[in-house]
Amino acid sequence: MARYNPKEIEPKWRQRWDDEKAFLTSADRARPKYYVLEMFPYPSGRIHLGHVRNYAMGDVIARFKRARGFNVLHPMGWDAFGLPAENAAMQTGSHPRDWTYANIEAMRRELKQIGLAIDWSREFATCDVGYYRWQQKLFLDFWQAGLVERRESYVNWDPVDRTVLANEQVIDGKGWRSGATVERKKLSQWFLKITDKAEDLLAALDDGRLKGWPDNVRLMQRNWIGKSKGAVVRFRFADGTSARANSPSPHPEEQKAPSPFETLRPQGEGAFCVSKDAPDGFRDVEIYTTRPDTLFGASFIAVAPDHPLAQGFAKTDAKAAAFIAECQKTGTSQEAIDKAEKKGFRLPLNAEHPFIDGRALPVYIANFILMGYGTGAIFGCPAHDARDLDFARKYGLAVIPVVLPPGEDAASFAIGDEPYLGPGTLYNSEFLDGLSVDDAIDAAVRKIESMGAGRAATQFRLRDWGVSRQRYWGCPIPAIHCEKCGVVPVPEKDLPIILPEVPASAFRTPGNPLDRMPEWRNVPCPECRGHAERETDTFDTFVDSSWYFARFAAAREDRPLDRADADYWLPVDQYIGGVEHAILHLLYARFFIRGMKDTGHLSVEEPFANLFTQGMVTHATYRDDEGQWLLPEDVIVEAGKATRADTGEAVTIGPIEKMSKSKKNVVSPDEIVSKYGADAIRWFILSDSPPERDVEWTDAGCNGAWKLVARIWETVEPAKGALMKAHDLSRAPADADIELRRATHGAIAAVTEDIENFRFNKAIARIYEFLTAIRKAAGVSSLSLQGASPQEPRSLNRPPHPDPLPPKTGGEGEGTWALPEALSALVRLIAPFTPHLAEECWETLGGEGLVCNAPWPEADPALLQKETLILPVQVNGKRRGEISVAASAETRAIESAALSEAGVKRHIEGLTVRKIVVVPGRIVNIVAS
RNA sequence: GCGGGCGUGGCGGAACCGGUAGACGCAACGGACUUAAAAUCCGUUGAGGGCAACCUCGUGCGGGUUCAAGUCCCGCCGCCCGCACCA
Repeated sequence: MARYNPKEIEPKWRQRWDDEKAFLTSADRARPKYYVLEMFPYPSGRIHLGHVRNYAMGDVIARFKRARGFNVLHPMGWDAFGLPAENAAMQTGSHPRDWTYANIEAMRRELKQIGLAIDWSREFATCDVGYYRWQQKLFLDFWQAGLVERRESYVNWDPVDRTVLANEQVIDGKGWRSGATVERKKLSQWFLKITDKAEDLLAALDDGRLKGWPDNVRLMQRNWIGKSKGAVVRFRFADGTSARANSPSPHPEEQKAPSPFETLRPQGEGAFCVSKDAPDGFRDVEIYTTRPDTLFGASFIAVAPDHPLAQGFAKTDAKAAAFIAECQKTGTSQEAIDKAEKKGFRLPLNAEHPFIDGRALPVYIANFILMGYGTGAIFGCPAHDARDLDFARKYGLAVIPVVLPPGEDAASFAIGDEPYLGPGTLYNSEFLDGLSVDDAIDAAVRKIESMGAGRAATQFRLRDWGVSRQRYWGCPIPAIHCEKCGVVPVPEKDLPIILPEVPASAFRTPGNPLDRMPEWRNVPCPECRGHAERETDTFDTFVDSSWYFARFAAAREDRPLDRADADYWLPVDQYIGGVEHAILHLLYARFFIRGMKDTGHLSVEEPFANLFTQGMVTHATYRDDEGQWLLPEDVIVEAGKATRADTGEAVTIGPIEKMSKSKKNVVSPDEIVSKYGADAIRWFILSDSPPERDVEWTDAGCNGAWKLVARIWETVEPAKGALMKAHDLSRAPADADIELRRATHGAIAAVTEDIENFRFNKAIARIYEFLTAIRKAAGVSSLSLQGASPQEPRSLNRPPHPDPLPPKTGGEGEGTWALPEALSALVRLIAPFTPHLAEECWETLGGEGLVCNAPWPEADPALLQKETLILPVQVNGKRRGEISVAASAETRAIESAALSEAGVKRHIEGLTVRKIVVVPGRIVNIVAS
């Protein structure tokens, strides 16, 4: 028998699939649709094993759903704009476009080797004009719908490269490439108003619209959106407080003395007190709080260094300015924030407590207040907030508990080193006394509102999405800046705004080449025809990936989407990708779909009905004595010791980590394909670990997968033509046939369920078991395999089955001879995992057509039920034997069988049986003492 | 710090809703084939004891609930992930 040779067989079948257009999506709307999609790759140059795992999973689902009769859409494309192309241009002098398209060519070739059931006719790259022109159109629509805003915001600015950096690109305050100290710079930026959709983005996480998403991703999005409910409260500034400006505020009790601001209580609506000390125009400060119930515990007010009030003081007060500058120097890294001490700068200003006449609250600029959240100002309640407590202890401010924990005594309860954050009863709080925290929050808000001092408010952590990038290699933002008319949208008839040609050398100069192209940049204003300039920013590449899945489903040359097609295919039924996209990409796409719905492009509410986040591919790391990383292919590992392949020197084996170029623990899929074939890779990468967990790539493991491929071929090959032969129906089935049929239908049921539930590792384990069952049966089955193992399989020495099922008659080997049926099922069960091997086997067996078009095997329920059960019997919870009973046996019969079992008898001798627990179909437990 | 998750053989991992712990794979060991090796095939493999039938122990640690706990509850320990001064 010829050994299975994937090098010849695999390309042959890929050619057949191409020739027969096997995976072109049909327009057949009669069948239920199924859209399976893996996150599309960035064309970095090579396919890595992480891609292989991702696409292999999607491919299993796609092939499985096809076999089950779904109209499947399984497309592929390229997330092709982005920074690496410009870096490559800088380093190698090749144009970003050339570099990108060359990479796409190379990666497409590699991907095709994996044997994916993809409709390549729908392929596109986001840098194709045919794609990004419609993105420009969508942007204009969003603009018109009020979802676009242009405003100033702070960015990380690299003064050497003259570009904006993402937070991830700032390392220790320096630009990752230039090494220059990053500046905070205020720039006019384009924003998409994702916060307009915050409520709905949040609501959908919990109302069942995303029930097919993993809990952890939903949780991460919920935290990211970060909704909190509370109140905005206005604190008026008190007059005449500057005398004590720089001394810590005394304890409130000590402040009883004739209060200068007692008389300044508002006399009615509209009466304001104007502090002499506050900068012009500041009469009060609005704070945001989630705990209005603790207002009676307030002992200070603090504002962010960026707060207009602080900035106002800084203009005239050098010390204030110095303090603010100091705060801004503190890094934004987590470590810096952890270590940063709470610091405040006392402004010459007091605020009035809205509820307590005469309580003066000192006002500080504090380094721990963020301008970007709430109003950028807080009231401090040290007794019930950790940060406020730190601050109060440092500056000697009052700590007034107002929530009494259950079971504590009001007279003795005191705050120590920890604030009290839990539930309890309000006290020290006048009209709130005796209320629970929740009731007090409501009561306080009502009071504030009735006083006109504030209002209930909801806050989100989510910020609007800044989409401007000062980059060449991205989708141009279709806007024009006119001196007279301001910012004007590009008229739709002028789309697309095509990226202009630039020489590759342009990328050696820092900054955006588009800024240096007056011939492209200067245009007449679409409104006044006067002088105007194009926007030179391009879109964040996350915009490109926010709607590509819709374009796959419904591309048209003359519009972004065909609505009917989009509504048919969307949402994506199964989306698969890395958990690293749990927030940004998945949130942006959810927002984009909402915007597209608002602007009439489609009707769905959510882009991805089911989401699966797969684990990474890891590998051991290797270093030589000098600490240099070594590629796995340059290392020989034997008996746990590693040596260099070339010199034989010892190599240190490091921890198992995610494959990365920097640590060189990468294995090239290309090489493995040529060594073992695509099927073996696909099999191995899905076999060892559950899909959501990391999988360690090992050569031995892949070799094991290769052995399986060969073993399946050796099992199938001798049964050549088995699906075409007529069977002798007159012969009674052997017991082995019955057993094999049970194994077959058990395997069908189990594998089906496991694939359905994304448990590929278990499905594969079941296939191994099934294969073993076939190989054992093959030796004695009525249709015996030539060349199969000559030994008498041991499992067949079992006692005959008490009640064998009668053989069924009818089509395709079913019921007559167990082996052809088993082989037919086996080949179809492996087809999603090892599609090339399955085709070869299918053809050999004489199956009709291509196996990728064959229907999924159906399990016969009658064969899944057993007539005889083997029940373990426990005595006092310990297993002492097992009994064989008919499935229909009554409890009493089971009990007596259990009691007479030899091992059981031995263990209950001399004891009294107190109770017998019979769990039908499971176990018997005899309680004796 | 806050939120979430996870701890099972030498390794990756199975174990449905509380019901025979360790499926399946890898590695290791023994055997067959071979001049030999590779490949392949057969077998063994949680720990300890026993010639054996079998017995004892065993799912991070300590308690608890239950006829029965890897699974449920309480308290620890360890690891991983996400967020991070969000008022």
